[in-house]
Amino acid sequence: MTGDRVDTSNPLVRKLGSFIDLTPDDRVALDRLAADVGRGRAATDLIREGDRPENVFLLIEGWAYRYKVLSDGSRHIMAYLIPGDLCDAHVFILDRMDHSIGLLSDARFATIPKRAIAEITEASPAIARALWWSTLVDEAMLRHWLVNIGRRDAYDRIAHLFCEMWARLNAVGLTEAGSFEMPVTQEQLGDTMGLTAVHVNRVLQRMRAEGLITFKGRKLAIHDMEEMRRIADFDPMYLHLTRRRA
Amino acid sequence: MTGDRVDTSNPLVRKLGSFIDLTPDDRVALDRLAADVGRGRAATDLIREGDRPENVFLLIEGWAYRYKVLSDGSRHIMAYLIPGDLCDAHVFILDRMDHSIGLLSDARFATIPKRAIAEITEASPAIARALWWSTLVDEAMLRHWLVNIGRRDAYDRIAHLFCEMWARLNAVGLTEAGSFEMPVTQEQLGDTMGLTAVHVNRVLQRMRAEGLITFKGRKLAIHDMEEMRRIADFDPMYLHLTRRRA
DNA sequence: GAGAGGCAATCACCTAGATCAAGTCGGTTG
DNA sequence: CAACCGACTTGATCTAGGTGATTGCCTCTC
Repeated sequence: MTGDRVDTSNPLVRKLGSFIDLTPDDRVALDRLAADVGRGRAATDLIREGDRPENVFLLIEGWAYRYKVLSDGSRHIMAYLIPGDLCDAHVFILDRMDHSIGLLSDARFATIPKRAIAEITEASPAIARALWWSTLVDEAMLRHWLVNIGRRDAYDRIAHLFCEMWARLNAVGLTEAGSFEMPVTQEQLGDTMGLTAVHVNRVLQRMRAEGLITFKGRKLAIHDMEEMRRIADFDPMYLHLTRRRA
Repeated sequence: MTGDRVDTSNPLVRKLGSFIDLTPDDRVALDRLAADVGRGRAATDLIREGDRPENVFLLIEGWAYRYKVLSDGSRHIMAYLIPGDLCDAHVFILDRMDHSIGLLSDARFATIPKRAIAEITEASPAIARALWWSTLVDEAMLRHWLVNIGRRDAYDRIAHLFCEMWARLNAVGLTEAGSFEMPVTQEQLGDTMGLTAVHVNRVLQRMRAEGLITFKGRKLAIHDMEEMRRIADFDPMYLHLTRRRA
């Protein structure tokens, strides 16, 4: 209900197209790949730890998150997935999922059979490469999250997440003037950053008091992006959001 | 000087062969790929942040580590690389390195030009897929590191690293009865786990006192692997060290 | 419109791990 | 052999962030 997309219809085409030049054939193939669209409701799981999934999910609308529940019951969130993201390429190497993917909002997603990926990959080296590169970007993101949790204090850590989410959402047209929907509770934020909800709350209060942000009703507004970037020591290069060679 | 390798000569063949069946042609191509072998000395950098590398390095002997220095001068280690590991596949997507790779010991490595990878990938979908999968394994490892730092206390965290390193080294034949060379200082261990060297020392003391380990002169012995695994909540599945289908 | 449940906001108190400051030990170097 | 250096130890003290508990929304739902 957000109006027709002006760009290339299929978010997978947009994403892979940011790595390589896609031939018309490639585009057609990718369109076919992402044809089977399903829906899911907020607070449900798309895939659960232990599953042996036969499909890869491509998020088209809404937010999802990748998380793991440890044996002591604590939970850690390892990634946020937004429109255009492939949910679980590792289906190929893992027999069983070693983590779960849940929905943070109502969502629409394409269901892509494992086999279809294997086939398209066989047929088009360009697409194979683009998929590989997309995994490399995910890896770079994880490296940055690791450093973020390992070395920054709570305040800077949260600032970094905010910068990253802004940059990623901005790249897919889901921001407006420094603000965006962020359907994440303070508890989930804590589970993402290795903090408690209580402490996340303290940090957010401080950011508010300093006029840095407004965060209300799932909507985050960053009032001083420059300052936020400085705090987080944020350089979006690793996200590879722009085409290297036009 | 460790005697002749009985197995498939080339560690890249062994590694990729753990994902897919390689044809004789593939093997030949991979052998050619890894032909140009260089040496580096401990405590030097193989690649430095900001470089625009034209090559991918394949570690053949020795340990390396992937690290990033933050703007405040603190350092974080994001991965340890051991024989058979590809050092920086992300060369393809990043213009400039966003982190460095240093050597922890004297090392031997093959230098593989970026172009050669592009070509082999074009020619063999199987190799392309294996390279992709190998990246997926690296990603899984990073996810586990993230959870490790995010949710476990210092003791369990270090236990987890020890379990992982044992499993990885064991897979390439570099362990003997629960012990292995681990050329890492306590300070580096701290920079890996988001801890200070002082606290790492205290944890190691405790592990020693409990008879769990011996760690002296760069050599780590784990005396009770069962217990260590339990503490770390360690399941090696994510490392994908064994062939799924023979 | 009365519960009920989820989320945010605070408060009082506590602890894992940081920080700072001395050492010690072992190997290397002139 | 002296003196030096890097890595390891240990102790005393401090603090960022955790714990636990309470209150007060707001928004569903029946």
